[in-house]
Amino acid sequence: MRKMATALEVGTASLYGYVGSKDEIYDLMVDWVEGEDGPPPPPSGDWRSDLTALAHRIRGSILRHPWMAGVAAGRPNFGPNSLAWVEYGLTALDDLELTIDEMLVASEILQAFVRGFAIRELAEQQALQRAGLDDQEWGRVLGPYMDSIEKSGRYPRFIRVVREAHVPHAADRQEVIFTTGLDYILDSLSPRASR
Amino acid sequence: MRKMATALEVGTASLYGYVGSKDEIYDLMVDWVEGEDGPPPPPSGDWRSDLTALAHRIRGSILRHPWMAGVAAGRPNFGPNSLAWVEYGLTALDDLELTIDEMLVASEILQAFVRGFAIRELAEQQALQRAGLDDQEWGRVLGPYMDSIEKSGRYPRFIRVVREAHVPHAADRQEVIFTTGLDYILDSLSPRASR
DNA sequence: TCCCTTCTCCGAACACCGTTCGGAGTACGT
DNA sequence: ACGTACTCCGAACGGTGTTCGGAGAAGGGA
Repeated sequence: MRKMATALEVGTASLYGYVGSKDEIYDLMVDWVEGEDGPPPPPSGDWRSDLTALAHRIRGSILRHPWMAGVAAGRPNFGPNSLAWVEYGLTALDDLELTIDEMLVASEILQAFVRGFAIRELAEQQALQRAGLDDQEWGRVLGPYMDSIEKSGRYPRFIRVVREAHVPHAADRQEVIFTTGLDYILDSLSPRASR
Repeated sequence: MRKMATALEVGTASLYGYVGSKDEIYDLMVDWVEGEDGPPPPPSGDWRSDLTALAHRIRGSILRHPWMAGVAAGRPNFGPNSLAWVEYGLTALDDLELTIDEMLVASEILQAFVRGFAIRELAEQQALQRAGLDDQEWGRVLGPYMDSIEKSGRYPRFIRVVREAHVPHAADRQEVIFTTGLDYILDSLSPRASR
């Protein structure tokens, strides 16, 4: 609040003439971010690509604005921009001929996955940043600890993942995992259309 | 930190002789919570029910310990209890004959969904609590605003969800949505076993 | 036994936070 | 020119995690 007041060249206490609390500002900020990419485009007619784009957009918003993770996860935001994007998602789901309840559930599930994924992604980035390390150094720091875990003999599958998996070392690993998970969920949505 | 020191009947500053920072304590707390339910049971042989139980367990941990949401989402925890449960999940996935990379991806996706879902669930609970309202009162408070949104004519699908969906009013709605989402993801995992 | 060193413990302070209160100063109506 | 009303915001409140240095106990040597 103090920084914001300084930036606006007013006293800190003056802010409270315009908003009730910091949380209220966050609510406004969230809706502002939702409007950042402009209004939703008209539906393309391909529900799957529309929902994919929507998911990537939400993920992008969280990654661009780290404070979103701790705030947007809160009580649903009913600002105009947020509503516009919810409407966009529901419109895409329309083509699947789900019941209204199924649409709601599908929308919640999609959001839960995207949010959960982006939060982890962000946290990983920040952990590296905090330690001031890049990926490789991080591996080197963890190495000896992993060796000791391996020697313990418990957790053999975990060690296999650490030693043998390619995904963790790929530059686009987050992209791969996100896209795969998204496809899992979308795959499960489509057969329900032809019931 | 002050409260913890008081509870332990030591001075606040003394805590820093045992831990480096509050975050370090959180790391220890997370692993403690992971051990709360005792060690993982032996795999049942039914990967699907094992993974379902695992997901419910993670969700339960977050709901029981609200601070988990803001902490456990952070850098992966490599404490013994956390590792034991990761190993449990990977063991269940073993039956699907996935590649090691596919197993890792599946595990990440499951975690992302569970985390994202539990965080939203928690935030909703806390928003109601903060306002000191129950579900019904909340609906009454929001009512007039919803009416104005309806009159605006935009967001027709959103309004349909608000007016016609049954799920939001069901007592077990969180359970329903969570289970459905989980099934979507698990459904997508199984066909990959018979490749 | 006495003194000096070493180490543990922690009170007090630091820099920060969101929020509240009441007084200073301006603007306006009479 | 005066009195009222209103805006603005400095200063303070109670809170946070963390640091520093001094008080006091413990241990060792003479």
